[in-house]
Amino acid sequence: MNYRPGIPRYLQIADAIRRDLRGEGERIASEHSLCARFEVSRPTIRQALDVLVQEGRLYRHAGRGTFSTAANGGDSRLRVIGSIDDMMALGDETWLKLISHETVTVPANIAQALRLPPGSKGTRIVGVRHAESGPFQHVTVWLPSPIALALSDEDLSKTSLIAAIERQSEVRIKTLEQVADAVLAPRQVAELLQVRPRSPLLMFERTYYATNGEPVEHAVTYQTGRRYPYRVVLARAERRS
Amino acid sequence: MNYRPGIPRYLQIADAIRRDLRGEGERIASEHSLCARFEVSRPTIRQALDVLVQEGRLYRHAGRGTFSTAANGGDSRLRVIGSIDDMMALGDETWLKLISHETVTVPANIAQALRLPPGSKGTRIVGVRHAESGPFQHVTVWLPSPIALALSDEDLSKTSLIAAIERQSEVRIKTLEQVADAVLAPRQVAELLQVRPRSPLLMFERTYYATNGEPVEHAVTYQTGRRYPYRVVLARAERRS
DNA sequence: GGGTGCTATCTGTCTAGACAATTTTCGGTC
DNA sequence: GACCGAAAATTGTCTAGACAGATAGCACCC
Repeated sequence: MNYRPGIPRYLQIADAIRRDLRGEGERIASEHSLCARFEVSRPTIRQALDVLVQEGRLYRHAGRGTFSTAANGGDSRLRVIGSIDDMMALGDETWLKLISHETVTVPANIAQALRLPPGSKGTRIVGVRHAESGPFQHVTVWLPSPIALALSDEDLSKTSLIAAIERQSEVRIKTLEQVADAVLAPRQVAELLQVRPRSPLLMFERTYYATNGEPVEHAVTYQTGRRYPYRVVLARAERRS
Repeated sequence: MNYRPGIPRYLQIADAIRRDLRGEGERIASEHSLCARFEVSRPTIRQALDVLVQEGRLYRHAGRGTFSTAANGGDSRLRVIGSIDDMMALGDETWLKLISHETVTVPANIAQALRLPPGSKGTRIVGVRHAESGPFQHVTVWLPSPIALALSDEDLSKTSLIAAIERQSEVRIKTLEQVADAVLAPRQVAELLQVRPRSPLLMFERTYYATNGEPVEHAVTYQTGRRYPYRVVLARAERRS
């Protein structure tokens, strides 16, 4: 092992081990043998393993060994972790293919969610979100007109919509309310997502609220669970003893 | 400092420091002086501080010192309002009708999620959760044997399983990892949920983890989105400077 | 054959330092 | 007074072990 100067050894070791991770649940070499292989002391090896345990790629079991987790399977970048920012970070690895973008009269149930008077005009954006592996999400977004005015088509395809709204206006998103359901793919949606018609899809209805409590965006998405696993990690509010 | 035996010193030190944390941005004592105060070596102090940095309560600045953050409750990386507890609160208005409860060999994929050696025995509980409006969730729970031993059938039907585990043992649930998908109802599940076979159902695979990071429970649920809407509210974590 | 206890292996915790890198402080120089 | 450099303080990285606790495998005894 040739260590590059200027970079801590434990990070270089962590990188090397991360690269070698293969299947899930497999036992990796013991700390003692890693010491020999990388020619460092055990605390340094442990520091390197700590990095990977922290990333969720490894877990340890006293007396048994250290094992790899499932998080190594190629798609680990494509996972959603339960905070709004992580959902927004989707925009980094995916892009939206715009299908339509127009001003229309908002249907009653959407108007209610956005707290608009019945019969109001609003902006409806329809698109398909793609990842490397292909299209995985059909999304219909409804925006009140004031919000929509600040946005360009470029904003929509290149970044996440929420990020664009925050960049172009003073509005800051604070909470997100989401209702989930399972539905059979409508014909047109199935076509765009390249799945068979009437195959089961996850459907999410999300409403985003600003700091002041005003609804900012309402979105209905259809997505496949297989192609892009919808994964959430929730942490419990901590109670102090 | 009197150390209680059986509990690692670095955790006891972390607890002591956490208790003393006051305002935000304040500099805490240097590692060297903490060594003197707690009568341990510096690596041990650093291990204790690592815990608090990991929790988001402290941050370090080489050459300047270690400072407290604003996070007075919870892990600021993943903040989700009420999700786990909301899910647990299901137990208040619903009840589980037990279908089976037996000790079996754990299938490979479940063993992996629970980090059990392949071929281990575990407890499988199958049931249907009912609300006033009827059955809405088919659940298959897998528990490692040590956890399962502490539970009675009464615990299972009257309350939420998580609440029962926390009441009957020292284990405390900290995080929940959930993967969602949409599937067509298997025949037997459809019967129990009183829906047509092959109608679309939400499927969740959840793994619950204890405070120490060990998996405690793995559950696979099928549920209808209509009869009992699956609703989540996410709040954004404050960003640290 | 089946349990029982020993032993080897492995991770968990901890010691007592060393040197490096970064930042602040302070004194000296111009 | 302004600037610069040295020194001090602080965290970052790393060594070379020690002992404890947990687990699995194996030989042994009944």
